[in-house]
Amino acid sequence: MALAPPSKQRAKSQATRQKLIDAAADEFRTSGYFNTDTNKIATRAGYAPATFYKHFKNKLGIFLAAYEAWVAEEWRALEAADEDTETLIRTVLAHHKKHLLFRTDLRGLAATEPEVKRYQNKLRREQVKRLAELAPDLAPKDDDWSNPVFLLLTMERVSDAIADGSAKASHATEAKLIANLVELINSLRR
Amino acid sequence: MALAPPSKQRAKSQATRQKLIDAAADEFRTSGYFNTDTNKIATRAGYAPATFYKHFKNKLGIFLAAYEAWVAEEWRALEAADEDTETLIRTVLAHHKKHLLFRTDLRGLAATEPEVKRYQNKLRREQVKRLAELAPDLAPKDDDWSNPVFLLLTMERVSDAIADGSAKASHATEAKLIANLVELINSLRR
Amino acid sequence: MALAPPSKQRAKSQATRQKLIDAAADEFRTSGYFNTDTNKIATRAGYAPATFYKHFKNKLGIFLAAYEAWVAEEWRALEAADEDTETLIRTVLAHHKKHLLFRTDLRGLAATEPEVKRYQNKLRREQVKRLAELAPDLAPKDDDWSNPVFLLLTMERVSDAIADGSAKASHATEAKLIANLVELINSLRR
Amino acid sequence: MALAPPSKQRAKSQATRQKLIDAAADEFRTSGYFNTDTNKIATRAGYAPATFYKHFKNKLGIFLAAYEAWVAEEWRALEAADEDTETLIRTVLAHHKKHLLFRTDLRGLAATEPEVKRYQNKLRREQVKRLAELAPDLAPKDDDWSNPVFLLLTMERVSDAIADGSAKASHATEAKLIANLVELINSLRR
DNA sequence: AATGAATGAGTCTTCATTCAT
DNA sequence: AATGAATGAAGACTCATTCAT
Repeated sequence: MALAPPSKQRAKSQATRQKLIDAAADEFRTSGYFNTDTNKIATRAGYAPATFYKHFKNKLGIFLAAYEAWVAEEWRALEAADEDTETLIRTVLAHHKKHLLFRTDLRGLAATEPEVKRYQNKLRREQVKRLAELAPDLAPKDDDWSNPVFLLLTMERVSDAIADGSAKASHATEAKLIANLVELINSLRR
Repeated sequence: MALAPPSKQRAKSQATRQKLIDAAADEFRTSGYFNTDTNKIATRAGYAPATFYKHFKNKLGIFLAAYEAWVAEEWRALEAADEDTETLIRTVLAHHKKHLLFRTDLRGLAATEPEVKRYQNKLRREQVKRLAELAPDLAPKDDDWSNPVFLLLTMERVSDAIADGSAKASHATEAKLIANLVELINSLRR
Repeated sequence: MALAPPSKQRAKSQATRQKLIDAAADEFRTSGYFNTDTNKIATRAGYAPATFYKHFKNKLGIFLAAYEAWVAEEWRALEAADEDTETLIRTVLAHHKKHLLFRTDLRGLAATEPEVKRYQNKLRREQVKRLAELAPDLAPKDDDWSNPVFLLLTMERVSDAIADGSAKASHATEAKLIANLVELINSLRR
Repeated sequence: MALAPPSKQRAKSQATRQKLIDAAADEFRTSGYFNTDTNKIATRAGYAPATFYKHFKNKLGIFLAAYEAWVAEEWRALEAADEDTETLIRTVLAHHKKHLLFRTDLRGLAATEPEVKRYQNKLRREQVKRLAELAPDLAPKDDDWSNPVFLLLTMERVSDAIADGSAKASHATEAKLIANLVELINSLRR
């Protein structure tokens, strides 16, 4: 009969898990999911390859965990910045800039891996709700969340385009794009 | 110095190249770039693995060619559908729906492969111009293309979200999202 | 931080490495570097292809390791045979005879791979020093090692020519060539 | 019944053959046999890959042809330089310097390809004879060519070592090595 | 005589993952 | 809990060579 592990071991295990996630997040963010290998993640975190598999089912597993942490971080940042519309937009933008490659992989994996997709949908729902809380006049009517969703998608896409330089390459300016976003928000608030 | 090859041979070579591109596009669209291997592309097109490399420098090379064909196809569709705003939006949507996975790979590769990025920027510039031609009141002032770019990005992102089901999963409706797009277009036309 | 591995595991790893080197040396010696592939080396040593790359960076890496072993073997043989000049020559000759193909590859690789060249130069310096120790009257004056180098080169070349049969094909006899070498040594000892 | 080809065609064919050899020799000399591919040779000479195989059985075939040309060139150079011993040595040295990589490949191929070996032996015999003609007091007695062979081997090896930089790397000087060669020649002339 | 198209058979190398300790 | 050793299963890319024209 296996006893519950003493809390000390459990704590240690949690710490290891966290170190692995941190290492993975960093690798994913800078090299991308497909250019990262699990052996490298483990080594970078200070462990042997096999240790990785004691804590995560597979590479996708740690990606999901990193994703979760990523969302939590974004929320924390947003809550700290709910003053006015533009600050909020800039906060999102900064976050996207930092995690551009990660977000790209996320979309890529969502297209292939149902598990990622499910998780992504779940998180997006929560995100939309939060957005609606931050700007209550965006709240849905009759459970039709189209407006906040539309806004969220646009913010995401514009942020990405600014972050990856393609906006500039198309002769669009950051200032004007943000102005457009603000205008959009205002128009959606009836 | 080799003479210009007889046109018959040249035609054959072109046909082979096209068959390879078609096979690759199909594979990319249904299995994704990273799950497709060059040997399979060649085989599927009816050739030996080595033949692939007579026509393309590497896997990325054929991706670029497929991308080019993809854009051409979209333009053809758009030109045939320039009647009214909504038809246009629906055309883009249909196109994105069909090539969802391809577009995802495109973004992923753009983040890692400078060559893809360059090509993407170039094509986007042309796309923005075309858009401005279709809706002349979107034309830029002072070479600031922010408005058409903003529109294009939003259309892209919303189309993708509808196509991949995440819009629906977030309780947004296709009809309302399209309505939002139409509204956005109208608001951008000053 | 990973602890130092238990010595048992370390020993096992060393054994694997050694088995790979032995297999490679044998393949190189009998089939030549360019006709040997890493998968075959691994299989021959009783391992899977991937195991090879846990122990060596690439094919060149194991060649260098085999080279090192080869030199060590020659030195051991020479030390056991430092009685008189002719025995020494015959020892070198026997060694070259056995490793003819290996030596040829070595020269070929030295011409193309800077890493091999560097290593070769380093080992040759040590070899020359050893030779000067064995025959102290060959010691250099004013750091000019031309005499022992000249001797070493000649010994090498003549040994190779005897070993590969080209001496005989040119109607030279082994006995006379060795006599010439002995004479050369005597003349270099002033 | 195939007629003998008109001499015009034959001349053209010869010219093509020569262009191929020149291109191959250049590639072999600068990139080495194993880094040269027949398609590149043909292209460099201004022909299509298949043309290569109209003129040579295979890659080895053109190597042999290039080897033949190489020997002829060396002989021409030596005949022009038969004045004194040192000039002769320096001529050999210069030739080896230029064709270092080629010579290395030659030895490598001789170890694997019997055809190369046979050819090499045949040419060396002639070379030894010529050497004996240039320095009649080196002439063999009783068909024992050991002396000129010994000299030739030593000259070759020392030349190579000077040419590839390994002599210098071993702290031997070119001047002293050449002096040693001259001395050796004098000692062999009884 | 020359060639463009095509290829069979490799060959190196990678990486997520497992297992005995 | 952690790990060192090992691997199965690919997958991108190369090259000497042939054949129909």
